[in-house]
Amino acid sequence: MLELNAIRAEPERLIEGLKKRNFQEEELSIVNQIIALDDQRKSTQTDLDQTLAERNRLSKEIGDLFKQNKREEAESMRAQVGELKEQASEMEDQLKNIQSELTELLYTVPNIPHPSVPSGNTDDDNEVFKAWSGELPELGDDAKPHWELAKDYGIFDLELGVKITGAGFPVYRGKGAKLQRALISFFLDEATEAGYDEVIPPLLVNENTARATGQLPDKEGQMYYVNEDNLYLIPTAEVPVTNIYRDVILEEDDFPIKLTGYTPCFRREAGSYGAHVRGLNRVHQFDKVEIVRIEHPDRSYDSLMEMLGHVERILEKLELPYRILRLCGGDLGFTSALTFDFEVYSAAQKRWLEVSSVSNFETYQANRLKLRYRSENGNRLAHTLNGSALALARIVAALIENNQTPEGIVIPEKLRSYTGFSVLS
RNA sequence: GGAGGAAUGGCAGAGCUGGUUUAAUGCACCGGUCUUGAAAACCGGCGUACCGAAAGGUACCGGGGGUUCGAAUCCCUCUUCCUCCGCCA
Repeated sequence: MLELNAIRAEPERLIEGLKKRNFQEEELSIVNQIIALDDQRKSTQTDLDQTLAERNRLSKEIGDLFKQNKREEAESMRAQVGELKEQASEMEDQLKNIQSELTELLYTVPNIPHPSVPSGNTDDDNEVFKAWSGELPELGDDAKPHWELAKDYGIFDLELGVKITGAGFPVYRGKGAKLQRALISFFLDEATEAGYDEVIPPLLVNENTARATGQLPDKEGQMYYVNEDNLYLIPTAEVPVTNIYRDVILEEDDFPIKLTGYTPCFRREAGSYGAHVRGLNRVHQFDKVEIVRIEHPDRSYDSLMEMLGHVERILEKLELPYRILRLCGGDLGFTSALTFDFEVYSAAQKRWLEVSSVSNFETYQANRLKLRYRSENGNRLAHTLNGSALALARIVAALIENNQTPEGIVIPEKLRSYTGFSVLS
């Protein structure tokens, strides 16, 4: 969530940001509501502190009187303190109410978009930041979409997944499973070479963790929930990995912190069915290698560009046509200030598939995480960033469609040492 | 799953028969003196959040609640860790 002090310092900046996210005029009053409520918080806090200070002072006196055996004087002061106590507990309740109301309001405020974020409502309004400069592969009319190829070559089986679990849980088999494992290793090695430390995090997280990175309360319905233990299945490694740094105060020379992690990701994707989600285009469980960075605020946007370069290199090694989009205000994630999406061209489906999303959250997550660093001007919030590098399922979809030949699916050069075969047949 | 013990500031570790503790002491860390330099020694500093221009105040001793004029200290509850037993890769 946004910092109160930042909202107070530049309310116009927040209002401009909300407009870019297509907030209606009447919804903008939330900014003034927050500031007014915070004023209330401050004055209540001050009153309470003064009352408690008085109570502490009197209590100390009573203690002294008891020691001097002046019982009667002590007794009369007791009554006084009793009154203060009542006042204090009233103020405490009031403060609690104000605070929870304030937090609730703050939870409804999204991050302020970066100045470069274009305005717009839908993904049609996203800006093409980097277009594909080469030619798009033409496969001809007998080209098969990946779900048909999967059947021909036994790469994955969605019907089998239905039997075991339900729709959207693919079972990868044989060389398909091997390809999956090869891609994971390849992505992890790329990240490690680029200086990211590998972690294997838990796949289930508690409420505090999900709240700190912003999945709760915003995306509650997106996560699978284990009721008996009050745990959530992770929708991305971002959640457990970023939370490694919850409640941490860093030194300035700890930056940059670079982490990578492979995890399966679980997403309910409730209500999304139809032709455009066929095959691996949208599934409930998929594998992903994530990169996470924690940065000094002055350097976070340089970091973001570096992460873009990292993803580009991987896609180039995989020989996949890709383009980069800068998300518009309407498409931008709730917690993000600036997001670039990577799309690869899936030549049989003749459409672009999103395979990576690279974002700078600035201090939005750090505020909930209480992730700070010591600076000369006191402790300040760090910036958090993350990106997929990469999400597997759709990469596999594009890879097998684009590389289909009558002899089988040709594995890109750079991947062959990982798969152990050059043609999937 | 059963029984017992524990949880204190970056770490170690007192306090736990309630009132000079707004948490001793040591180590680590930062600044200074000394030194050609370093070490040692000595001096000083050294948690987080909120309110306040500042002085200062308030809260926090695993989380929540309670008793009391007053709680790190007493009571209840939850969580986590350790030891033993059981079960099981």
